Amino acid sequence: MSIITIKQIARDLGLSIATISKALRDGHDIGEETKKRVRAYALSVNYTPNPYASSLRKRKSKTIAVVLPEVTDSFFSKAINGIEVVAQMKGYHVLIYLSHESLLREQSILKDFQSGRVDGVLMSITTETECNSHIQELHARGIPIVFFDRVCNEIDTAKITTNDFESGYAVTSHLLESGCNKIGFLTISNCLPICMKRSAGYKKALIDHHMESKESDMILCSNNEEENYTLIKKILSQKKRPNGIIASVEKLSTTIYQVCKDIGLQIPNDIKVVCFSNQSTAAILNPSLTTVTQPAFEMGKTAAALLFKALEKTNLDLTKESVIIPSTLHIRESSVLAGISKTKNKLLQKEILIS
Amino acid sequence: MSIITIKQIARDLGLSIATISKALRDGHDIGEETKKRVRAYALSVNYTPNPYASSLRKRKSKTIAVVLPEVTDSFFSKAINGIEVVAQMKGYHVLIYLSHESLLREQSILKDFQSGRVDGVLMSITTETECNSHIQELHARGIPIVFFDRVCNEIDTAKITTNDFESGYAVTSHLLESGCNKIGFLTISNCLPICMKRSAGYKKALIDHHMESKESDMILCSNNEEENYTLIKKILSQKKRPNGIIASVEKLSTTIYQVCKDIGLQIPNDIKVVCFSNQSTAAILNPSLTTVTQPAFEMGKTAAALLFKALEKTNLDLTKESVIIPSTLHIRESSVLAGISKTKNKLLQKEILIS
DNA sequence: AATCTTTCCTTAAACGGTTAAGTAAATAAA
DNA sequence: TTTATTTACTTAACCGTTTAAGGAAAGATT
Repeated sequence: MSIITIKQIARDLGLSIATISKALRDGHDIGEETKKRVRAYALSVNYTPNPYASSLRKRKSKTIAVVLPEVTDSFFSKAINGIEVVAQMKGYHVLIYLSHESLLREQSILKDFQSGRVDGVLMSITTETECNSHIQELHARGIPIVFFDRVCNEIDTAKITTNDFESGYAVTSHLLESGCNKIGFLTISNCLPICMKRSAGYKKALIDHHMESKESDMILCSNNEEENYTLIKKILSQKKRPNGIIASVEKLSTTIYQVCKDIGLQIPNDIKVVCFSNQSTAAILNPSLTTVTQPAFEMGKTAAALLFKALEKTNLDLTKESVIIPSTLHIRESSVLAGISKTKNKLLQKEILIS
Repeated sequence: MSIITIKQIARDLGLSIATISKALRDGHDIGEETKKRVRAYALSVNYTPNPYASSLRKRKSKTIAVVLPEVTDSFFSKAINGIEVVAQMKGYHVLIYLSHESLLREQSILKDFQSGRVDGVLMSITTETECNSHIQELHARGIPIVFFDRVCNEIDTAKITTNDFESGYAVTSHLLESGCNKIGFLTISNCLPICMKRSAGYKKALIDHHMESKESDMILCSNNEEENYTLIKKILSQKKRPNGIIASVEKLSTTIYQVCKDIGLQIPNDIKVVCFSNQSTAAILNPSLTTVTQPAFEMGKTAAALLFKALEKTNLDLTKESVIIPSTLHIRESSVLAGISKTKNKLLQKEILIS
């Protein structure tokens, strides 16, 4: 069976191509009888319109792009889920692109979008994205862009984030109140707004608690797991090592636990650990890990919903549509005052919506 | 600046549309001088060909679809990574669709592909996919399909799997050798080949070790976390509860640990636990979790590479191209003989390639 | 009876590329 | 010199839709 087109249906039913097209799209100037006949026939021959012909003509692709640094951690997995749910509901298609934390790839990915391949873009930038002319250029072409999580401040459009500053503040305060007096802050970038906000919250909390905020306590990690292991091991092996540590990205938690195991540091007695993470296993780690959980699914959903809103009404000003969805602090054993971790275990499963 | 097309370039350079098209694609019957001029100009005006016009004419979309049940666990995240890496290298685009374990959605997703939206499909079927006419129909249209992980046996095409039978066998043997004599096997489907193979390996191992394989030890879990919690709790609270448990899907590990914690079962002393999982946190769980790790990234990569091979040479017979990539058994504390777990900890980090 | 509407359908021109077929000029072969 | 070949381009059809514009027939209005 060859591919069935509108032209074929027209021939078969003795009607014109235009009539078929309009009948299928419920055009106003087609008789009810004809509509029924056409639709019934189209169904019977299993007609599926060619999306590319339609996209070409309408200059709309019904497709969005999602550009992510990676999809290894659970944040982006969940975000994709949220995006996909909304897209499927709206009848949109989702192209996925990974920049693998490389600015070069991000640039070439966005360059391709100039072609009109997608109607809109959802993105989270790489750690390398300091120069943003490629994004600016796409934006200038009028393609709606919604950032989520890792936003680019220089582009004037909607940004879906969580309350990173407050989260950094909350988690630091929590560690201070749990008795830490030297807290290391692990980050992966000095430029990403998300990292800057979290560390700003951290610094503010230190100041508010009359503590000194030392630059040497800010530790810049890389994308290389072994390097990170070595670095963290070095930090935690110092005489004046931190007794509290904040990992601002998920993947570092495994490394920290591994280092502590290997050099014999007891969590939380010797060192307290908290992590920005969406891992479902946090609760069953040894010891269970205190986390700041981002609303990943919600953020993806919100970002997608907003993008579609922008695609549907062209006059929407995305600039004014940014959303901040609060994170949750899950206090568990890894950050708890010495002594009570085992006994008061149950009580410690505190869940606090950060505000 | 309006959108720049081949037509515009032709006008600007005083050449015909055909010349521009052929010059840009390095056609053989265009003069070197002209090619240079055209390419230089195209670059200078930042020309990007309209992919939909090209797709329409060439009847090729340079796009593949990835259809997954979900993207919550690390298996599919890593698989996507593998797929995307190959696709990006080959200049293909990746549409992602989630069936959310619903046959209905899977059907409607595949139905859309009849339109020629994608050149090929990579898929992992839902737990509900027993009827497969929708896949058959797509396959009959000549769209290459490569299954990975959750394959559909009835469709005669390439399947990228891991050695599920051997993995089930290996992990069961391991538990038996660690002293278990009643092993529960948690599964999510009685139909999915992947589940059947793993459980077949489990049963074979029991028989080879002269043990009885009881149907009551096969536990069918659902997609609902709370239901699973209740079910597993019930099983583990019985008087004649298992002293070994195999979770054939990743997400169940958290539930099992939670149940054990809640009803006071000590892993591995009271019960030994192993899980088919790619979680990076397995090593730092409490206790560290013995896992069968699937080569997720590799599987994604291989599946994608194979699909592109099929797309490039039309005469390739996908039927003969299935690949089995072995899993790895990581033996950790959760499945270890009583007593030695803490002391011989280091030695226990055994990693065995299953063959 | 003549004109105006309305209804329902058709014609044909897009959309932006690709490509088979044709052609004019320059070069080579007879 | 005539004919064949090569080179470098153009013309025009085509991919499958959408849609503005037009038109014939029937019914309504004057």
